[in-house]
Amino acid sequence: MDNLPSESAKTPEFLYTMTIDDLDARLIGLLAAEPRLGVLECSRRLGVARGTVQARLDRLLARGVITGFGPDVSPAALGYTVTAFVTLEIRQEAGHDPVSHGLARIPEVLEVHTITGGSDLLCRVVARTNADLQRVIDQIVDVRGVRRTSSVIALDTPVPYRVLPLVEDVPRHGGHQYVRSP
Amino acid sequence: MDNLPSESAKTPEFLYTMTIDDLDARLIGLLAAEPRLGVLECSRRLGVARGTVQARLDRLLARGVITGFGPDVSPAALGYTVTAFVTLEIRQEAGHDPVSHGLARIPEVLEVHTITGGSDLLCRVVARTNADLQRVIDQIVDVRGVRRTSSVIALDTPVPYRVLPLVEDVPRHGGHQYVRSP
DNA sequence: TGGATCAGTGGACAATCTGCCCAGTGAGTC
DNA sequence: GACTCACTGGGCAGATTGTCCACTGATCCA
Repeated sequence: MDNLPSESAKTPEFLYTMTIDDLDARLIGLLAAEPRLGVLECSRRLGVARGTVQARLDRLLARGVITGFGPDVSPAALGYTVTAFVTLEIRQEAGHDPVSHGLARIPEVLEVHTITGGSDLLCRVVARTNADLQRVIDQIVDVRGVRRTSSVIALDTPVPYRVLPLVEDVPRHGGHQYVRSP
Repeated sequence: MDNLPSESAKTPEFLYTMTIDDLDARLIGLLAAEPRLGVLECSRRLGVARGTVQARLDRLLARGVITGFGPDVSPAALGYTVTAFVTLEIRQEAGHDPVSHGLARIPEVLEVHTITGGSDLLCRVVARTNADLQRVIDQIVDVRGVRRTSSVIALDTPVPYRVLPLVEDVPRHGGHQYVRSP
């Protein structure tokens, strides 16, 4: 039994887990705009039945499109006003894992990616001041397996992290699907 | 019962807007773990009165520590499985602003920072495939004022974006405050 | 020292929302 | 044509919310 009926009719198989329609997008947009809204209120605003909204939400959560409603905490409001991106070179013998592990133990390290290119890891860190950033970087360098680091400081953030434009784009263009005409 | 006796006593003026105490941290942690929890349930779990939780939440929101409860959308679940970091060099004459503006119009650009170092801007972008990434980068290059770009692809994300460790760290160490003994 | 201020408690209220159930309709599938 | 599925509109009991209140302790200040 396939639980995605008429939708799967129009939607190519390989996309069906990763596509949302206009109503989904509007729902996400609405929740993004007024996060503490209840299901009932959403249904009113969207002009659909409550059950529909409830079902849509459940599905979005089940599919992993919406991963949660965690409180968005601003590091800046906690005094961590300095953001920096630190790229690391590591000793390859050790592998990425132990290093990532070590980095994860530093609270100021908010995010770690392994990357292509000249470096091995890219992480986003915050600190209270530039001087404090030095302390954090020192901690990073102290992680076993880290050979050297290179940092750039984020001076400003003209576009803060956002996903909405993407969400609104998907149902319209099917997320630009897979290349049709190269 | 003195739950939070000396808070304002010990906390230096300049920090009080950016400091949270243990209860705040536990509240944020709780909400992060089970986002859809109500105020009442939180108060039960934390062992405090409902009014207290309500007041704390209001204050955290008012101070901007918690900026919202937006639904966390996973670009990957929408089919955008490729993440890349693109650094841009821009034509200085134009200034950052118009470029940021242009970038903001591209849905796949999730985040833009102005940075120190050899480049001018750093942005996080997503795409559906590596080929699709090329399309996005082309759009970026097309933005007026962009001179050249350089991209690295995120292969893996051993530490996804998180703030909790930071939140839990603040009340314990006062966020390492301002440098005491240099 | 006394008064003011503030955070927290415990209780109460009406209004609202939630989770869950149901039967019916229309659209698309096999 | 039979079937499946999303959606609708409704109903229900139970829980939660927003908002009051009076009272307690602790801190701050003149």
